Formats: sequence, C-alpha cells, structure tokens
Amino acid sequence: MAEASHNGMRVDEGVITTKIAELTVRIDERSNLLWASPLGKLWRKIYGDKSNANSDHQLRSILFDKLHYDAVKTTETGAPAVDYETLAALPDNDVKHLIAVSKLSKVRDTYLKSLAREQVNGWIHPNFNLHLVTTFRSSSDHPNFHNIPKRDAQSRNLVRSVIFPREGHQFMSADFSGIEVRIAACYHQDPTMLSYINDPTTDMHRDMAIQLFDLKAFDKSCSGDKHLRQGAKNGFVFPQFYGDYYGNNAKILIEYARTCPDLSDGSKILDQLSDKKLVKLNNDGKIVNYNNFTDHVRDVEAHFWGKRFQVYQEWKEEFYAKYQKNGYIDLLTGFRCSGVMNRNEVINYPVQGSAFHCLLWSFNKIFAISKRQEWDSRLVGQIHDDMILDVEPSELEHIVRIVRKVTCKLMPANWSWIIVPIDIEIELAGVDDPWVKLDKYKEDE
DNA sequence: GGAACTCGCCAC
DNA sequence: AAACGTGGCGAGTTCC
Repeated sequence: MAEASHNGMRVDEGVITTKIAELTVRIDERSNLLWASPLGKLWRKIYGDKSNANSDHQLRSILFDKLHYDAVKTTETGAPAVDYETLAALPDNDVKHLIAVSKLSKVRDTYLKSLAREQVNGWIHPNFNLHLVTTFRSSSDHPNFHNIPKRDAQSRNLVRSVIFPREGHQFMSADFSGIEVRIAACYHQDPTMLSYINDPTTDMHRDMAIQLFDLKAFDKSCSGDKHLRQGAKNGFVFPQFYGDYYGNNAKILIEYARTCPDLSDGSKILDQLSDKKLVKLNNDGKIVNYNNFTDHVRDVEAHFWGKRFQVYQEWKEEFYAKYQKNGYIDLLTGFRCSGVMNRNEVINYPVQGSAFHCLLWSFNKIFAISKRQEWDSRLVGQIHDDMILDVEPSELEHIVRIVRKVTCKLMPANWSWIIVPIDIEIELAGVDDPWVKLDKYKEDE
C-alpha cells in the first residue's frame, strides 16, 4: 500500500484551476437566483450580510422556525434535517437553487480543492491506511482515494477528468465481483446462496425484483425490468445484509417504482401495483400511500430470512450468540474483533474485513510479481475491492493474465475456507486518458 | 485562534 | 423489540 502511495498518479494542475474557476462562476450564478427568490429574500431579511447559503443552521431556522414546514426527518441530535431528501420533498420551489449550489460546491470544495492542495508538481500520493478501521478494512486520505464521485455523471466527469496515468500509459481497474456476498457465503454456507453463486444462470437480484414487485415476467434487456432489479439489489438485498428492515426498504423500493421506465409489456409498474391494491394513487397518478406495499415487503423479508436464506439466518443467530458468550469475533482471515459491538456490527465485521483481505493478499502478490518481473506498469491505488493499475500498453495482456491468476486461482487456493468461485471484472481506460471512462476489457479465452 | 462538535455527502 | 455496516472530509458553529 505504501508503494502504491509512492507511485501516485498525475493530475493536471492547470485544468483543476480552470475547473474551480468555472464552478465558482456557476455557483455564483445559482446563488444569485437563490437570493432573488422569495426564499432568498426572506433569508436576507433575517440574516442580512451574514446570509450564507452553506449554513445549514440558517436554513434550518428559516424552513422550520419561520416558515413552519413539517420536518421530514430529524438528525442524530434531534434537530430537523436539511439534507437533500428533506429539501426535495418541500413544496418550496426555491430550494432547487440551494440543491444545485450544494452539489456544485461539493465537487469544488471537497474534491477539486483537495486535489489542488495535495498535489506536488502535478502528482498526488493518496495514503492507504491499514491500521485505522475497526473491521480491518483500509481507509484512504490526503487525498481520500476511496470516495471520488462515480455514480453521478456530472460530478464524476468533473473530478475524474483531472486524474491521469503516466505518459503513454493507461488506467486499469480489477474489481472483485460481489466479493462481500461470496465471503459471507464462506461463513454461513447457506445452500441457496451457494447455488446462486455457483450457477451463473441464476440471479438473486432478479429473483428478488420479481418477488418484491410481483412481476409476471422478467426481461433483462428491458430498461424498466433492469431498473427494478437495481432497486431490489440496492433497496432491499444489500440493506438487508447490512441489517436494515422492511420499513426503510419499502420507502426506497417505492421510489424505484415511481421513477421506473416502462416494463417489457409496455405497462407501468406503478399501475400494476395499484391494480393489486399495493399502492393507492390519486387521479394524477401520484402516490397517496403505499401501506399495503410496505406490508408486502415485510412478508418478503420474512420469507427472505425464514425460508430462502434460512441457513444464513441461523448463522447470524449463532455467530451473535457466540460473540455474546466470548466477547470477540474471529475472522476467517485470522483477525479478531473485540469490544462492545451491536448485532449488526457483529454480523457485518467478519464479512467486510475478510472481503478486503482478499484484495490485500492479491495486491501484495501482484506487487511482488511486478517487482520480480520488472514491470513498467504499477499498482497505484485500491478501493476496497478494486485494484487500480497504471499500465504500460505493451504489458497489458501479460498483466491481465497475472491479475486473473492471482485473484481467481492463487488467492482462493491460499485459503481453504474459500469455498466459492472468485471472479473479477477488468476495465480499461484509453492510453493517456484520464480516469473517466473505463470499458470492460475483452479477453480472448 | 484552534479544538471539538454537528451535519451532510461522497465511496464501497 | 428495534431497525443500514465501514470510512474521510468540508463548512459552519460553539466553546475554551
């Protein structure tokens, strides 16, 4: 990890400076629209020259003390929240300027400014810490390489377009596929989960989408069906593995349903759910309530743990009981977590830690090989289950072979407790291209 | 003037 | 009965 930090990546200082300036102009424009709006004028009236669009404190007092809006949710300390979810739900139209200002400020202040601050002569050297995280995962800082925007296209492009490989080289990403689910299966050995992992014709997230949204058919080439599969994965399956419950799940799932493209038969999922009385719609097609859908998700949850993954459920109970007796938990990779932990922590730590150790072992092995074989290519970073390499193009095919061999063969062979196949996805950016657009690498088998 | 705290948001 | 795991970090605010 230290060597990866030492290797570092290039950043384009000139482009960072330009982008910061451009963002500042856009932020100012949006701020002016805010101050010209009724909300902004009220804000000015109360706070005068101290008015600050970045002040949650000021915003909170205006929205909830002055305008008496109902709080959607509260923060950890009980104050009304003023996060995106809250603002987006307000009837007040002027907050859209505030949302835009926040998003642009995040990119400028958290990412571009930190890259500008941390770079030395056009190079950044993110730290990768192995001694800080409770679960024996890693963390990253100065700059944090673990949270660079990826999902939001605008933020992703703004930040990643300033990060470059060495001249004449290209970025490669080698990402373990579903590593936490696979490592969890090594602990609980649930037969249903093992067959999902072992049989590539099956698909857990598809099955959960069908059950949660009561679909008659599933067409993986249909954007609507894909959207609901994504919803099942990110709004139910993963949160359930982390210890969430059906109430939160239903809220997220109904949002996926609300924003879903047409299904393969041309129908709309919201209409289907309405026909089945799972949601109540008004004449405009807006959701009045989804109480029955929530009850349905509760039933799916009961089936998920009680029937589908019963052995996984039993493992959770036994593992937690064992912690309560011993006061510590042992990871399959040989580490021990002790101290006061709640149930969700006890269930999550062993999976999170050991999953990261799959990357750590592979990273070390690949590093050793790269030194022995005197590669021009280098390991430059890591994001929990994703290795980032700076590749000299003539070495590309060789490196792909080595990375595949280490991650999918040597690493599982090193640990007899790995009873599932391990797979990685390799993605590649163009030569001299920044860390923006990576395409799946096509291998000749 | 800096430490500590709060809130929010980015990643996996 | 209760209810999402792990981080880093920016900005504002409060306290010393």
